Amino acid sequence: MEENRTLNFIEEIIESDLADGKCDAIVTRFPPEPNGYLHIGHAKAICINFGLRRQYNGKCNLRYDDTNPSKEDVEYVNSIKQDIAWLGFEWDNELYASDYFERMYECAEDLIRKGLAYVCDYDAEQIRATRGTLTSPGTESPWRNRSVEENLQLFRDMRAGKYADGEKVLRAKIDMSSANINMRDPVIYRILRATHHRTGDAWCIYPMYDFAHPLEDAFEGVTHSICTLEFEDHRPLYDWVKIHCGFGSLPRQIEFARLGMTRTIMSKRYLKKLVDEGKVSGWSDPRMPTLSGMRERGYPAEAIRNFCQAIGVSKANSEVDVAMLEHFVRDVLNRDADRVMVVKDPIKLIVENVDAPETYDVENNPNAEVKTTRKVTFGRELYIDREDFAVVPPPKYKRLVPGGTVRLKGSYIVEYVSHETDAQGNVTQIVCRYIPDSISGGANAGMKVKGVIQWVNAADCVDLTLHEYDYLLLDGDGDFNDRLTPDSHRVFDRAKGEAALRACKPYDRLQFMRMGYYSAVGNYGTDGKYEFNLVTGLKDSFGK
RNA sequence: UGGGCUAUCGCCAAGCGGUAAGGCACAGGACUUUGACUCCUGCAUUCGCUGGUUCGAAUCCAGCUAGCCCAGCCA
Repeated sequence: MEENRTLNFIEEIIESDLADGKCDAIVTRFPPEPNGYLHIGHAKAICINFGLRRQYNGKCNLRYDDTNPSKEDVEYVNSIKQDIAWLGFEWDNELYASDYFERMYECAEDLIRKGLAYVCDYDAEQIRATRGTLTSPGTESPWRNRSVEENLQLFRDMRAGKYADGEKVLRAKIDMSSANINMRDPVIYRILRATHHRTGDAWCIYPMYDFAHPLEDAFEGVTHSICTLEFEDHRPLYDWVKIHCGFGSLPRQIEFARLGMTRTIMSKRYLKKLVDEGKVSGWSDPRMPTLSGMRERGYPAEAIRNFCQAIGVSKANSEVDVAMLEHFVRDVLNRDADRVMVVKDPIKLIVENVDAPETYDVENNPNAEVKTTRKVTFGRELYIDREDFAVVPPPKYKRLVPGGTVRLKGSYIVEYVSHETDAQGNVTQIVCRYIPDSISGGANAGMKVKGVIQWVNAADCVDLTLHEYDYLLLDGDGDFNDRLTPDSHRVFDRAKGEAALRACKPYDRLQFMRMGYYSAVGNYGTDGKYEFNLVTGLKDSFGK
């Protein structure tokens, strides 16, 4: 697993901190706000943080950054937990920012006592108006120099609910003329009457991210707080809070470029809109780029982990080709998925010299570490796919033709005898003879044949329905393509499959040979309902 | 026009002064009881641009250029 590779820039920082004795062991954290489901972009952050934990024998906490009750919900915390576990990672502690509300409040009072924070009576408009612009400094609030005693009283009154939402805020007293807008006396507490999914109505003031996050990290002993690039400008504020609240050089914030992927919607806001407007069945719709959606589609967690490993970590904004993700999905499916023969558009093939059906074992997956087999019956009446027989073969055709021979995959070689057509000229039935002893290991097994085709035994095949879900994709103009609507799921023709499918359980993945990888959906019993979702676009890789 | 960050093959990405790893994609070929897989082979005389330092620069310096982020009582 861990081959020789150079360290990425985060690992370099960590190793240097370890070497300098800044910490004995590392502690990281994955801090999602529970306001939506995790998507493939989050997988990158998860793999980095939990990967580091494993690599350096450290710790990694799962911490919900639940400081804004108006957007959060327990549904999301549950899905987040489930998705991380599914991805194959375990956290050392499951924590909530809301667990620290009291401690954070104390830190805020402490800042007030140090003359580093003040209650400001400006409303949101006034704060914006006096913040200045990107190129001009802001102006100081008239409330900036209230006494410590007055600030303390006011802040306690804010907590006690004496003021209406938005009437007052607590601001850090830093520098209204800083070139970094985040340092222009940022708001660190606001009054917000909303029921919190964990603390209920215990609080009516909530800390802002910039104040809460460094404290959460510090309280937990996080050493390396890894986040995305857009927080680079916040690092001075992160450090300001950390230092003035009495913490040392760690936690240290490190930023990396978030994952962008071609033709894939990564905006939580947009995904939520699709869910809310009913464009998809939910956050776990198989077309969604969420982790639960991918799970539903049959993407193996291992493939997502391998993908995250392969894309690396850097600070350069980039957009990874979605083909790379699909490669890693195929990579594990090729290793793990059992092979099954499927006939999409059946034509009857009569093997005229068969006297009695013959049943034998065939191998499920040539790539499996542990070989398994299934029973297949070769009878007098079979089905083959219409595509696998051509009266007038195109160039380089490798299947059955009049006068030709072909190998029936895993079974005998057959030679063409005759075929019938209907009034329109469509082939309705083919007659052939099998070559005795041409099955694997037999005396005639070495015969040169045109090619190998799939088949199923007419007497014991089953029907199945195949859904081809398109991954939620954007077209070249950035608009959704029309394959987005729920009823655009393509249902293949009723197909003939093998009895082996009967053993299939939900989420089992199979490779329907020459079609692609499919994932079982629903529950299977004796009701004869067999449904599969296409896992990737691999179908196309099977050539003409 | 302020501040922060980034620029190496179509897409990711190594490289940290000694003469451009790897993966994806793509193109040939071999193999094949899946036209899959696998396996070979090819794919940046060049590192955003221009100068400079050096015996030697993608790597150091200077100046440009381009892109991304920041003016929520969101995270």
